[in-house]
Amino acid sequence: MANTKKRSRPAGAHPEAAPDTESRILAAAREVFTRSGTAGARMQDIAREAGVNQALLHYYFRSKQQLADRVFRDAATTLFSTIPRVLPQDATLEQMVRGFVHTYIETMRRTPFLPAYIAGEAHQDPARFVAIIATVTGTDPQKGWQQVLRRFQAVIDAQVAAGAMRPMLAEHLVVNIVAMVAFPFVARGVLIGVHGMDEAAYERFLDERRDELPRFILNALRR
Amino acid sequence: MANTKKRSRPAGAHPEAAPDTESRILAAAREVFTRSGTAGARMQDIAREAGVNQALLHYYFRSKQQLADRVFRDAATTLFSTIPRVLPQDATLEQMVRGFVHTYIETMRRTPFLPAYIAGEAHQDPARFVAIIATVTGTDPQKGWQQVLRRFQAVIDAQVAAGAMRPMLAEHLVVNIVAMVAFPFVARGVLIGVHGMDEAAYERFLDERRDELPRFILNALRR
DNA sequence: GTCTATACGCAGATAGAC
DNA sequence: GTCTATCTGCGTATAGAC
Repeated sequence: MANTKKRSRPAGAHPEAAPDTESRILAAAREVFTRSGTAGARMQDIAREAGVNQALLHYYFRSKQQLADRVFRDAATTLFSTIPRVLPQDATLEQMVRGFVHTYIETMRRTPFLPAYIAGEAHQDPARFVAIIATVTGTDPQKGWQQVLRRFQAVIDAQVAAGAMRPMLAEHLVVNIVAMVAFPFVARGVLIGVHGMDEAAYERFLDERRDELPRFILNALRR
Repeated sequence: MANTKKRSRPAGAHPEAAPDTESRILAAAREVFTRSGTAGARMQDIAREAGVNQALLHYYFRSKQQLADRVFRDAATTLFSTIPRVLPQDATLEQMVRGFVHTYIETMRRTPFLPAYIAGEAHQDPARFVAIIATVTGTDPQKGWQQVLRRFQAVIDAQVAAGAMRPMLAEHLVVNIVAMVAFPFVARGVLIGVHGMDEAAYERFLDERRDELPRFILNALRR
């Protein structure tokens, strides 16, 4: 714990060069942990995926726990930092909804296991989740979340004042939007299984939702 | 595998009597598996929770895998059999939506870990999920799902013909509804952590949603 | 920095007494 | 049916050569 020794790096001379060992291990760990979860992941699988020996994992990250925490922290940062990014300062409610849905679906379909991984880890150890996201400086998820809520609430209130929509708490609107966008990813396994989908059908399903969801949401908000 | 020997039971004489050992083990297993997931669960924890020795778990269920499969199968059956139950044969779209939302939230808040557990297991091993739900006879989830879709589509089409709503695929409507209802449970850990909620606040949040969601959904469906 | 070999502990599973 | 004691294997972690 107290030991966080820094190793000398091979001088980041070539920013475009092939990823170094530590990066390859991290990428492999991301892959395996997001697929199997922390408890189900095996260090040997990560080593094989990275093309190195298992001992190297401990050389770079000391323990499975520390490696897992690192991956989890990175993943949480990625997932939550996406939200504020799609909300430009002077957007209308319609623009916010369309931007949110589109960006999120397109971002997540590139790493479709991420939402389920985060949800699973947060479920199995809520305290660890809270503790780890607390260490994320700069883009603190909790602060970012509050910021998103205030932004939405301001736009909602303006719309209500203009008689264009009914009053609504931003908490529920945002959770509704996130739920409809994220659910097909978080419950991907269930959906594919119950629906009898293959990969291609799942992708088409996502395409449909990317177009359908903004309609559905904006319609729900009309006065 | 081939060995599924039946043991003689202490004669189910007293249906109201204290649960027998097998039931207590099963209840404990449900508790531990839904909290920690199959990979994270420990047989010792289940034994302690059930107040018996670890060897008894193997006596009754032979292996962790078989016990886990049993718990998973029961949980999936519970979760999915709830859907058709809340959809009476001659209900209107409004009744279906209201009934669905209300029943689901009230059912799930009694076993709030169930949705996240199912989603997590299905995510980590989709093939196992498909295989296990395939063994569920009678209330086969896949058949039940198709049935729900047809029911919704029929009512939607009627509403569209009457000029009361715009055309929409039942797949997306049902996924939207399930998403908004289930998401606070599946992503419970994330939500509580990011939102900074305690248990009581989470319960109030659910209460609000139980009232808010039908409004939101029915509004979204208007022409 | 990277490898092979190995130590070590934990958790699942079995044997066998009662 | 239920227990205690024990075996076994797997997965993490370390030692130490190169």
